Amino acid sequence: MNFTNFSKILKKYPGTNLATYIKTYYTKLIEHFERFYMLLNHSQVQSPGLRHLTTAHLAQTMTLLSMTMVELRQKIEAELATNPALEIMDERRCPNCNRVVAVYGPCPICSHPATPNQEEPIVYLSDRRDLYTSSQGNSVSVSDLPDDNFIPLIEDLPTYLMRQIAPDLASEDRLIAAHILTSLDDDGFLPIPINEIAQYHHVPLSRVETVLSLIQHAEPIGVGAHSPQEALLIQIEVLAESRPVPQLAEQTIREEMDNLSRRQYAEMARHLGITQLKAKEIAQFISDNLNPYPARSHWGDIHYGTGETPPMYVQPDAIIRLLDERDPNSSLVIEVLTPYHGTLYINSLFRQAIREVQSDQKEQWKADLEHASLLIKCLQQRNNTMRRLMFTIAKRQRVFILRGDHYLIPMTRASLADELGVHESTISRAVAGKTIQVPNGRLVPLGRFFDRSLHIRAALRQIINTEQYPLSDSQIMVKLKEQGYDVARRTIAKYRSMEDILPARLRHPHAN
DNA sequence: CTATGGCACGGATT
DNA sequence: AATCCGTGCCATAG
Repeated sequence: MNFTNFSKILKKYPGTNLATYIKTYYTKLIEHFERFYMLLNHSQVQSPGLRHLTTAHLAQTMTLLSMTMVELRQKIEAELATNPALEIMDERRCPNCNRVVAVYGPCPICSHPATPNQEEPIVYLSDRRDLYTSSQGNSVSVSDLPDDNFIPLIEDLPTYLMRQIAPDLASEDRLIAAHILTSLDDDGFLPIPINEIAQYHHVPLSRVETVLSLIQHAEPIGVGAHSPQEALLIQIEVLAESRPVPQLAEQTIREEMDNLSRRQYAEMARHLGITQLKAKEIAQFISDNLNPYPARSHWGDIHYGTGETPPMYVQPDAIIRLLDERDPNSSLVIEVLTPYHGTLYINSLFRQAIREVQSDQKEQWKADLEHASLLIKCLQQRNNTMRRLMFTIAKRQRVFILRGDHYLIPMTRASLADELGVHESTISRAVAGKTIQVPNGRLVPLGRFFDRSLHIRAALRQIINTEQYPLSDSQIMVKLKEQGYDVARRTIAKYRSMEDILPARLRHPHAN
């Protein structure tokens, strides 16, 4: 189907039945352009004709693609403020059938996305409305929502936590929660005893405990603990609900915290009555899956400014979860986040009014209208590219997403571009400066998926963490060869320094 | 003599 | 065209 051909035919055969037929068909197409466009986008086929529709279109899509969530939101806010043709509506549409649906996830009308299949991740756009949903799954009525259409993308820790726990919080407990949240230190720990808070508010200790427990189980899990140890215990309790954890892990944290943080594995092993190797494995598990300073890096320790500015938490661009958290074989669910609620539209009143407007202003109105529809199209294009990108990445790197660094399959932006049928620079832009959240709660920069050596470095870390005595680089080289990683000795030295691992000679002051 | 880090080169990637 | 990355060579430290 080609637009330019239609107009050629029209010119050549004016007045023929064929031409009138085409003309009506053509205008109909234009009327339904947005829907048509979506369908084209949705099918895996590329549509070069549309992509090159206008250079402005292409350029703007590229710009939107390389924007971070924060920039994108600023852009849309600015457009909404200045362009009367543009309107944001608090409703969501199924990306497949384009009908307004109540919830994201499978569409109740066309049941898109189709029945989950382990190999095919489910991808959908999300405006993160479920942040306002309580953990019991009770939706909060719309009146409880901030009337702003924009989601806070950067906020400080107390606000971030308050927003999460608000639905589960009895209103008379709000003050207590606020007291706790504002008392948190920079690492997210609660430096004051809870009976102090109970006394201050004249309430029984148990009520403060309930509120605190709510906070501790919110993201990042473990904030509001009194110590790194307590934070780890909370995390492991939560983790154990969804997947198996090593038997002694909890006991290790409870009893051997000192040795754990000082990496005194020999000591640790003796106390627990296990081999040193086993002790190292447990320590490895803990460092891979838990975080003693939950406020620092769970959400990415992106500090804005230096010095005294409090740490801020930035939302990832996409969140990946398992469809069924208990079943590691279930399919991945990817929410590609948008920085605003609802859908952008051309204001229908504006569209009607434009016919009646005075001629001298008409040009301006028309320009606004075109500008707005261009923005909407470009935004759809951007979201679509992001969706397809995340789909492909998640499909290829499923094991990495679930199990961590060891399992990264090296890939290049170029190969991905080839598979998606887009230009390499498109991928580069889409990847730059974006992060996603993987099921264990870590933030992963999208660029890491294109790290050529991450998996080898993970293997290197493991070798060194479980070594019986300090191994030299050459010895490590042999071990890596056994695992199928063929790298030069010099390269191992480089990886070591990348991972901040000291040279063998300086590693253990007194090896056993 | 061995282990490791600095420099630089060339090929791949963006 | 610019940048990144793995690797070889060589100097140096132990």
